[in-house]
Order: sequence, then C-alpha cells, then structure tokens
Amino acid sequence: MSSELHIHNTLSREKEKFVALHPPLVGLYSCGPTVYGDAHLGHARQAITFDVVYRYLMHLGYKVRYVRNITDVGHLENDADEGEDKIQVKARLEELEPMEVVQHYMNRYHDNMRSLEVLPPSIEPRASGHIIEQQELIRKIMEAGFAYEAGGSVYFDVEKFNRHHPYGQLSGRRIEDLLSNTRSLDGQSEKRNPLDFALWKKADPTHIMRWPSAWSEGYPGWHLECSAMSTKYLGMEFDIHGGGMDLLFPHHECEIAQNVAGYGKPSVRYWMHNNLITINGQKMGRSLNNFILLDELFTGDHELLEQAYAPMTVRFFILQAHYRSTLDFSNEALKASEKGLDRLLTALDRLEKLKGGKTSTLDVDGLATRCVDAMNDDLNTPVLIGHLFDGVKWINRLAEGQENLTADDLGKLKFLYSDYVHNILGLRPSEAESAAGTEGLSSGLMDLILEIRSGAKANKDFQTADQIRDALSALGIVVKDRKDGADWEFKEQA
RNA sequence: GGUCGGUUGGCCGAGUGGCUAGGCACCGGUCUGCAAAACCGGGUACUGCGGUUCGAAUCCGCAACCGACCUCCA
Repeated sequence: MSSELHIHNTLSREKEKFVALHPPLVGLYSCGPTVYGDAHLGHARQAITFDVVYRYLMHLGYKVRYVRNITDVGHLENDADEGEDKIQVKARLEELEPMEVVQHYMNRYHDNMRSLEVLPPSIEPRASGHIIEQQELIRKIMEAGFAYEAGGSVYFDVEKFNRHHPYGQLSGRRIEDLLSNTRSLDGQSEKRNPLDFALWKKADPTHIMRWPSAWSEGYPGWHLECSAMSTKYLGMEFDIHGGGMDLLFPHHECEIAQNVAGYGKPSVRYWMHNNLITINGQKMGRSLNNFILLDELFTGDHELLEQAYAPMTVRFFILQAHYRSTLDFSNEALKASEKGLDRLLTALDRLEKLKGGKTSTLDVDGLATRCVDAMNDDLNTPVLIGHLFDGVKWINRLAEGQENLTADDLGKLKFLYSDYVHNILGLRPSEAESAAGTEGLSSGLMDLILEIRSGAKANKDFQTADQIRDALSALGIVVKDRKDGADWEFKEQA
C-alpha cells in the first residue's frame, strides 16, 4: 500500500482511504468507560487502540480533536425495561453517593491510563453534564416522529424508523431477523416493540440520579449520550468513531439511528472497532467474570498471573497484535512481550550513543518507507514493530562496527525510532529507568563503580569483579561487559 | 436458530497467488576470564477434503472445530 492512510471502515467492511472532512482538522470520538468498576485488560486495548489512532493522526499533521466520554449515568444493568443503572447499583451497595462512585472509578481509570501512556483526550465529557443536550435531541427525534412517550419514559420507535431509513447497516442486521429473534415480552413492557430502546427513563421513587424533563423526572438512555456529546463537540458530521466490537450492536447502531432521526443524517464517516481480548479462547468481559484488572496485572495479584507485568509490557503486548484481531491472554505471551520490549528499548538507548561515519551500508529511507506503509495500512502496528525489530538488528550491528551510517543517515534513524517508538506507539522506558536516567548522581556512581571493577579485571582479580557484579545484580542492576568497557542497565522490574 | 469472523510452527502473532514477517522459547557457533548482551547459523507452519491455476497457506466450494454479536460487556 502506498503512503496514504487507509482504515478499515466497519460500515463498508473494507479498507478505505482516509479523507478528512475538514482538513487539517479531524474529529475523533471513542466510547469511554462506564465508571462503576475498575478497568480491565479489555479497556486497555480499546484505549490504547484509539490512543494510537489519535497519535498517528497527529503525526500525519492533522489537528485532532479527540473526544472520549465518561458514562456516569444511564447505563443499565439489564434489558432497558427492567435494568437498574449500573452506577446506582454500585452506590447502593457501597452506601455512597452515585457521584462518589463515579469520581472514585474515574480517578482510578485516569491513573491506569497514565500508567499505560494513553494520552488524555482533548475533551472528556460526562453524560451527567449533558442532560440538556440529550433532552434536546430527544425532542428533535420526537418532532421527527421517531420516538414516543409511554408512562413518562420515551422510546425510540425502531420499526417506524426502519420504514424511512435502514436500521442495522453498521452491524449487518436486518430488522426482520432481529424481530424473529427477540424473546417475547410478557406484556408488561411499555415499549411498542421489543427492539425499541429507551431515550428517557422515568425514575422510580428509589432512583437517586434524576433530572426534571418534559416527560418525567428521570434519566437519559445509554445510547443517547454519545449522539448528543459527539454532536456538541465534533459537529453533526465528523470523521472517526471508535469503540470495542461489543459496542457495535446495539450501542453504535442505536447511535446512528438517533442521529439520523434527530438531525436527518448519519454523523460518522469512518467507524472503527477494536477486537476483544480473549482468555482461554473466550472473550474477557465483565459479564463472564473472567477479566483481569489492570491493577492486578501491574501488581501480579491475580490467581492466573505468574508475575507482575509493567504497564509498558501490557501496552506492547496489545500493540503486537492488530487491533481488529482477537488477542489471547497468557503469561507466556506477556513474558515474550516483556523481553521483546526490553530488546527494543535497549537498542534505542544504544542508538542514541552511536556516532556517524563516512559511508552508509544500510537503507534508512527504505526502512522509513516500510514503517509508514505499515501504519498507513489500517494502523498495522504488529508489522510496524516487525520492521522496528529489523532496525534493532541494524542498531546492534552498528554498535559493533559491522555496519556503518553517515551522520546524516544516523540522524534520520534516530529521528525515526524516537518518532515511532515514543510518539506513535507511546512506548517509554519504565519509570525506574527514566527516573535514574543515564545522567546525574546514579550515573556518576555507576561510572565510578564500573571503573573500579574494570581495574580489578585488568589485574585479573575476577573475584572482586564478580563480587561487584553480583552485588549490583542484587540491587537490580545488570552489568554488561563490552569490548570497550562495561555498560549497565536496570533489570526489568517484576 | 440468525448474522459475522476465525483456524498459521513449542507459544504469541503478521501476511499473502510464486519472494525469510517479527517477537519469545529451543539448538549450534562467534565474542568473553566467566556470565549477560550482541552477532552469525539452524529446525519445526499455514484445520481437513475437493476445485481454479504453470504455481495456493493465500482465490472458490464443502466439512470439522472455535469464537463474537443477537440482553449488559472495551
């Protein structure tokens, strides 16, 4: 593929050339978490996938407005008719204000995201802060005749909508199939049709989160917030909407219907969906209760974990698979990522110390082209990483004098690596390493210690030399003897 | 049941009509006081059966198995 960005559009099920609506601006929206619990590996995949989309678009020179919402109201436990709000349930169980629950898990989500080097979005709107906008959209949908009130609640009339606009295009469903598959309600429902979904729910007396409206004191339906908030911040039409594949139906399908019903046209040009993390071949999810929390990964505190994994290991693990493929969790795979990442980052350190020569024996421009092509081909990070490892071999050979690069080419290579590894993939050395760095006190001390050790080695006093190396190893520092002196680095933590 | 997707070597995971993906693990070698790292070399692969083709892991058909969505789920 050439040097233009193509992304797989769920709407067409094909890779399409990306054309921004209003270059250099790009509007990007992705569905954030419902904050009633801690984030697990699946949340990390979603966040990292669209973090890379965000980073890469910026790399290409676009001015991106990235909106990632926080669902803090309206997400029900069950079927829209009988379920209770997830946050309300949690609040009741823990005897907290719903907003205390929201704040608590939102803070923890942000901590997790920071650890994973996920950039904060441009705007992080919360559903509870946009009740007016959501009510306004309901009004528009009702005016257009695609919603009805029943008992103080308002429902979207899917069947009527489908008579004027196709419903189910995104998820590839036909309304007839859906109808024949829905279980029959026992007549208690206010909905005219089982496919209808709630835009506004009347609050029962025990419900804490409630707002006045023309229909009842109540709260908005889950699907509504994304339509209302994306329109508010990105306009009636914007470039990319992302989310996990499990949100495709009904969430995103309903979102499209709401926008078409309320504003007369669909809002999103490119729909992108990341695939799920599996564990023992099965989807990792809250409903299956087989998830591993990010905090558990970072501490190793989970029965399925053989060790703790650094956030960067988790990030690298996720980036080593294409976002549209399932990715199977296993200790073996995580450990392989840990080592691979270490190899990549160590090479990056070595690269910084290299000096240019008179000739070049390697094709840096060719490597750069392969890297761009990989990313332009639907954000193919695993292929990109494969190319970067080709370069790792180069770097190591350069360091050992088996290859040469001119200062000019070396500069290009350094720029390439820092650009892709740091800026686009968002991979950074662990905090212990960057905190100590290669400068400052610890660096000076290490120079001193290694100098003493090298003196001992010169005198064939290997006992002393090994004693120093073992002692440093116990402190988590690895000494590597090279031809021209010794090098050192921190051991991978955990 | 409906719709969609997958099945690649010891593990993870790309790719694609003919050219080594890559990482990890493993084996041999070089270097080294030893070790680590690095470098060089090596083996094991495309679920099965048919078809199209000069040539298929890659396209088509059938079968088996696995999974996702159809209710909440990133």
